[in-house]
Amino acid sequence: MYGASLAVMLFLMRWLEYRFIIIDNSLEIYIGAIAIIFTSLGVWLALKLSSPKVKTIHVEKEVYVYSNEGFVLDETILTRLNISRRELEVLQLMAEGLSNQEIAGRLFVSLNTIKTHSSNIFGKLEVDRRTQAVDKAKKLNLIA
Amino acid sequence: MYGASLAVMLFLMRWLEYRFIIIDNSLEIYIGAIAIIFTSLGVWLALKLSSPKVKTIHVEKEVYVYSNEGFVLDETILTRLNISRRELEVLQLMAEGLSNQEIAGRLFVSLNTIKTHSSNIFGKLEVDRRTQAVDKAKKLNLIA
DNA sequence: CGGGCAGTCATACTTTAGGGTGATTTTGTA
DNA sequence: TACAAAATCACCCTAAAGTATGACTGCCCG
Repeated sequence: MYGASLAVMLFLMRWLEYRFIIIDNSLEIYIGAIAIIFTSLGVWLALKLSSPKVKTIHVEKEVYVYSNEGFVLDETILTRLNISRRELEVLQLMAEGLSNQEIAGRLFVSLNTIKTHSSNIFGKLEVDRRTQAVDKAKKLNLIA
Repeated sequence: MYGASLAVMLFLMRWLEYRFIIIDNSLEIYIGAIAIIFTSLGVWLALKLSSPKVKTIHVEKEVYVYSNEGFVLDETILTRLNISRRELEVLQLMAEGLSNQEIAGRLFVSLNTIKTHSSNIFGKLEVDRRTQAVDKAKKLNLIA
């Protein structure tokens, strides 16, 4: 393709040169033609050979993680807040909506024990109610 | 800028023409120079004036959304369970751990009103406690 | 081996939540 | 406009939750 174009170009130049010899004083026309042709060549070359700008668009595909999937306990915060294993258990059951009585039954301990645990949990999480505790614990990655 | 370039170009051409007259048989050199200059001009013009080629590459990037981000309310379930807007509001505040008294203050209504709403919510969600309501509402995509 | 911690339990008390019932007012819509 | 749903509020009562305090028991660790 390029070779053919160059051949045509050379032929044109020869032809123009010939015209220049025949018709005197047409040097300006000849130069003008050359200028136009090579300007065109330049434009064509530039458009053809210039490397395209690569624009990379990152399309964010949202992957919904439904809390429990891929959940990992943040042991760091657990130790920092000084929350014990038992307290975490109570917290988990709390998050499931169980009452203190139900939690007591589930863990085979008395209601009072769960109440004590609850109070300790609220103190450590710096909250006042179980609903706040659950909310905060989820945000801190303590429970799923 | 363009004007100055053209002036320089014309001057060069004149000079080359003069050289052509002095040194005989240098027409080829003259033509060659013209060709090179105008090819360059063409390239320059093309690069300068053409709209930049943009090759767009779409890359899908998985973004993990942790439940609340990118949350969309499931209106279907909302209507199916016949839960009103106001009840949803109460539910949302409940999920933040607010007490009925605090919710009442936030919504500028009485405590009794919130109690009524709460009861209705529990009935519609088929639960007995606020903690369960929050848990279920989150699973049903009613709240973030 | 004794102190500290986690876990357990209790009692007493206050606060909040929840159930039931009834009633009034807004509001959207046929 | 008239009707139904939604929203509002009240009262009474019970259940659950939360606070405070004290006590007992294993268990680990310096």
